[in-house]
Amino acid sequence: MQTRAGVPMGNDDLSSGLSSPPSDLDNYSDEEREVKEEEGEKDGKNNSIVSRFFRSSSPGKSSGAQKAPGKAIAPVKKEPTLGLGDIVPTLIREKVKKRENIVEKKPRVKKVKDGERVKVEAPENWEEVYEKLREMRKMVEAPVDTMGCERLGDKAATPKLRRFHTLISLMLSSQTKDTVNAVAMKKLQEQLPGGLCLESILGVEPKRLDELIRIVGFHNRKTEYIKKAAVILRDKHGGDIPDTFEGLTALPGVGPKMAHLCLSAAWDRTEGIGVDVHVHRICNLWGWVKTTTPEGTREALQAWLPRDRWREINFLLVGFGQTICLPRGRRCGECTLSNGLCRAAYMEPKKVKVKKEKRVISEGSDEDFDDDNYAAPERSMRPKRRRVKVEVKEEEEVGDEDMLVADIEDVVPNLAKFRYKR
DNA sequence: TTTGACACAAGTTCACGGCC
DNA sequence: GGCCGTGAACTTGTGTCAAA
Repeated sequence: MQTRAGVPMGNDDLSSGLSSPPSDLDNYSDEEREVKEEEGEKDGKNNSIVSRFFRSSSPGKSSGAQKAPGKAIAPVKKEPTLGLGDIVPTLIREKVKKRENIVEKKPRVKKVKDGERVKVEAPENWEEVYEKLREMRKMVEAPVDTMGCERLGDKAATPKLRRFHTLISLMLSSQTKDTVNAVAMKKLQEQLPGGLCLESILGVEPKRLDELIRIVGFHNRKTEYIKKAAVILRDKHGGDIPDTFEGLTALPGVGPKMAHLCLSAAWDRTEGIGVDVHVHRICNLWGWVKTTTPEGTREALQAWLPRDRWREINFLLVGFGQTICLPRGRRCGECTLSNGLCRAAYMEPKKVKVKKEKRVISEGSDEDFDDDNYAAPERSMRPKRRRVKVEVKEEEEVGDEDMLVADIEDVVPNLAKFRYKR
């Protein structure tokens, strides 16, 4: 286990750029609030979990957060800034615990699309798991601790510039390891004329920008997205990055996950959980949620996880997923949850026999596939590719049905689907 | 033991098909 | 025709495993 040699992981150690805890329930959506208020009415008393939760907040205003017109602004209890290293210092933890004593036990209620309601209960042992997860993360240094997107900005830069760095770093980060992302960010900061800033991005030739970020995944598309986003930032946001979820997701190349993380890191606001594959995978592995998509995981998790954990959960689980609960080759021996808190520990080592059979289901001519000599960038202009159906069969026996699904999907995502290949 | 093939990680966009 | 859900495409380094 990789530990930080005798250096206690202080708050700032893990958390620069993610320095503030989530505020209370200031950002509940109208829908959630409506449901929660209805719950109170249904109880025949204004004593629902949520009313009590809301009442627990002291009046205030969220930190500069722009609310969408018409959105109710709930009272906010401004908590002192804390770092993600220790993530919840003792004092805050005590506050959180006090609040949890009020909130826990009763299931929250969440509306689903068809108007029905489903009860979403927090997993019984989630707090125990959570605390152990925190402890493990203090002991293990993960790439996200030192090279996470929010840490790659120039610390000497102005807040506005740092926000821009955060956004660019996030845009580069998808499908790219933190370590690689860090190298690309360094190149941008060192080799762009004037350093990494909006002006330099606007001024640089796409080809040159692409060269600088070539190391990251999907650099061609990211070059395009960054250039387009820079124009939008200049024209519509006064050169700063948007401070709303909608504004961020309106930028090309920025989706829900990045938007939530960016809001947290750049604007110190938490409106949702940033769910990447680590969060999605581990939450399903633990049985915290039972979902098929990261977006589904986000909704399910937000339905029961106290809001003050929304920000750190991403950080905790990403690092945990990078170092211990690896997608392949979980290190259960190093995990303190393996003593009964995690079902993965009781799974047999993966012996998933995957049988593949390829057959052509439609095709163009082989000559069409000479990509080396093919330069047309537009997908629509490309010749029809050979599509080969790859059927994947699972031949392993595992007792628990749920475990089977989780286990296999670890190895073969999209198991039920077929994959196309050239 | 080495080598090569294959699978995976990582998030977003967009084309396409089904349904209303 | 519009909406919605599904899944391919995009890139490149790394890990795993079977075959030589």
